[in-house]
Amino acid sequence: MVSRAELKEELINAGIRPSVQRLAIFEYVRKSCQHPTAEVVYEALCDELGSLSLTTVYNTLKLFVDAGLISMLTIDDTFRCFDGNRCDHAHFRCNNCGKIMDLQMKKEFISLVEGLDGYEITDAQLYLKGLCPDCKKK
Amino acid sequence: MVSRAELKEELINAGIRPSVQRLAIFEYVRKSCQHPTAEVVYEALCDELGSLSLTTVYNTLKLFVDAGLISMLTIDDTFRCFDGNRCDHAHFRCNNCGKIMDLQMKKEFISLVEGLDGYEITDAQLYLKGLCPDCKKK
DNA sequence: AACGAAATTTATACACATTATTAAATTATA
DNA sequence: TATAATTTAATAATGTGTATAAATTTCGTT
Repeated sequence: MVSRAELKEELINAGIRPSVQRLAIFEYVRKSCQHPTAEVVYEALCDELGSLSLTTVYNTLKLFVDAGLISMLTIDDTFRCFDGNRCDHAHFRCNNCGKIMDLQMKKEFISLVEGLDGYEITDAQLYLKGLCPDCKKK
Repeated sequence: MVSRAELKEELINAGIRPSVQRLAIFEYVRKSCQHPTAEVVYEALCDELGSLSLTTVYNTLKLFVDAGLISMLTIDDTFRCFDGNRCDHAHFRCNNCGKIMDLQMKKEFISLVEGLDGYEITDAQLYLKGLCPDCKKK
């Protein structure tokens, strides 16, 4: 598990001042395995921080995404959620229960895309949808 | 190029009654290479159809997506767009100019995802982002 | 420690894509 | 032609995310 000090270091290295709010939000997203939305982050940290604005959460998450520290998922078309898992992986969303899950993925997949000469790729997301094992059984 | 009669046939085969509006919307999305939004479809067909409601466009596109006739893209987090191209391909969105482009892709990519036993996959989208060749030059 | 500039956070209001609702129009069927 | 079912349309509502501007905090400098 990553320590708060290491997370702080990581923000500084990215040129981001580690305010109390930013560090708390960064820690929450990095340690969550649930792909939280801004709203979820807000609800989770409101008490801990005493006061917190939803605007701050939105702004901070955007800041982290732009800095490449976390990634934004648009696999569900009705909201954005965020992912602090730095390993390459694909995402699956169940059309029945709505759960979003991580899937391991071999690195070479991007070499299967053709015609990328001249492009600069900064983000790649593979989204799969269908039925998860639990929902398929029923 | 696909004929209107063939498109009509395709709707009927999918159990969808081919109303004037539906056929026009289906034809437009299938023949477009531009990944139109609901708004764009609406603007394009308003004149041709005399009258058309934006609600109808939204409902109809959803109907087509649910029937598997077209696909919905969420590569841009601020709007949905639609894709009538039935071949497997990836999408790229330029962070600078916003353009969304098709990229050819080899079929085997889904075999690079691990741990899919028990899942039923109905949709797969690969989204790449970065700079397109034109914007990279500048 | 105190000051002041710059960065950050907050509250409020706003924008806008999509959906809900419900009534009107069209189409199928008897 | 009458009736029922489906489809379309107009309007209002929802809700996620953003813009704005004021308040607070941070941090280097004296």
